[in-house]
Amino acid sequence: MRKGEETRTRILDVAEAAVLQKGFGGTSIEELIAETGITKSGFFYHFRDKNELAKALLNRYIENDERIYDEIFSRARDLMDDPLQSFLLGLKLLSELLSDLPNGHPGCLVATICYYERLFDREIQEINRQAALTWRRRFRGMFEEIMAVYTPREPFDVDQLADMVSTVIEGGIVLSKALKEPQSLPEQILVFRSFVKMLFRPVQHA
Amino acid sequence: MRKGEETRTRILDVAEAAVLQKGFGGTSIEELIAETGITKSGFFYHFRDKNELAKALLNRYIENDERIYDEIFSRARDLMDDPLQSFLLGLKLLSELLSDLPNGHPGCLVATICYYERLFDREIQEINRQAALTWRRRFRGMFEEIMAVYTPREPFDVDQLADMVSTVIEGGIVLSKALKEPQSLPEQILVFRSFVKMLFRPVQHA
DNA sequence: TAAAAACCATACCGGCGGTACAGGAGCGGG
DNA sequence: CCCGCTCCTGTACCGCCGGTATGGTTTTTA
Repeated sequence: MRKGEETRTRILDVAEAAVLQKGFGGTSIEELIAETGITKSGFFYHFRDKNELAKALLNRYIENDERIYDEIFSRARDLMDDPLQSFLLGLKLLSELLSDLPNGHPGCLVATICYYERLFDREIQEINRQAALTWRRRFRGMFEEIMAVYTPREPFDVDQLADMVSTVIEGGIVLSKALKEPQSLPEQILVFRSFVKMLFRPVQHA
Repeated sequence: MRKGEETRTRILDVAEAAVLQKGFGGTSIEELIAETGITKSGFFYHFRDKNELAKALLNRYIENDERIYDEIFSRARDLMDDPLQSFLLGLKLLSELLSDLPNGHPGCLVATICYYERLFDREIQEINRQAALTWRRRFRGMFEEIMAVYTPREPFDVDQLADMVSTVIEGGIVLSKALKEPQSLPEQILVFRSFVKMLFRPVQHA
């Protein structure tokens, strides 16, 4: 019962890389089993069909994504007491982490699914939606903490501000992929960071 | 030779909608010819293969995209003399235009291609890259005009600032698709607009 | 009016997603 | 020791799809 999990993980590893490079439609099951060194029957033992592969892939991706955010922003929280400084540091750490990926960010599965909606069932689309909502909640929490201490220069809707983080990341991924400039994504995050800094930096004189 | 163009356009129309909903891999040629009311031979008369369909689709999409940007920002330029006010108005107009799409933005073909790179030849990827570079040039031009008049509160790299426009649009599209909230995209553009306003609003006293 | 453009009809190929079914290796528990 | 469960392998098959080939027909235009 351990061996099975291992094979399953191997399939998911291979599939994730392939899907991010070629999309779901462009990734053949035969190609996955060839690279995994498994047979077709073996594959279908683990996943009933491509839809279930996508579901497992997406769930795993989101889980890992959350873990990374947890780590980065809790580390930033430990280093900085002030919620604004902590958030700004978190963005910096995120930018650095993305900057260190040699080939750039491999792509976001949530975005991939967005451009394939009709191919998958509602369950997958709902998982995708929940992932985006979780991002929103996460960053809204941070902005609320900040706003308990700082007053923004202009009034902002907190949800929209929170969504801006996801927007910049998703957009940055697309842009660096299109431009073939891996540095664009971390740069865009830093630009956003400057905006946030500007928004809460006290004009207050003394 | 006019009839040919018409049929070609009809194929592209059908294909564009299908590709944005299901991706390239998920869109079958047989499905396109069924909806267009053409035969397979007829299709392959117009496009040698799927790669050429993609190329035509992408070129047409980019062309149309540029046209819309031209219209919006030249209109804004006519209404406002000041480059900052003109740019801010342009973003507002863009947001309103996107807000009026009943089903939300159908998706960006450039982004779709990004998540399929390995499926297409280098030519298509280069077209995609040039499109993103054109966006950069367009918005950099606007920011340069603004900076000739206004001094930003913080120093910014003009290219990165220009890229931020594309980032917000691409990211906003992904987010509204994931959330199934069409309003997110126009909202995010307005959030970015506020940031730009904040960046150049004169702290200058008289 | 004749060529060129814009198709239609048919047949075929190989790859791929998916199904069905038969069986086997390893392993843990009664 | 063998039963049953997990975790596969092997083989055969189906239908859809991308793509090729070939030959013919209509429509348009020079």
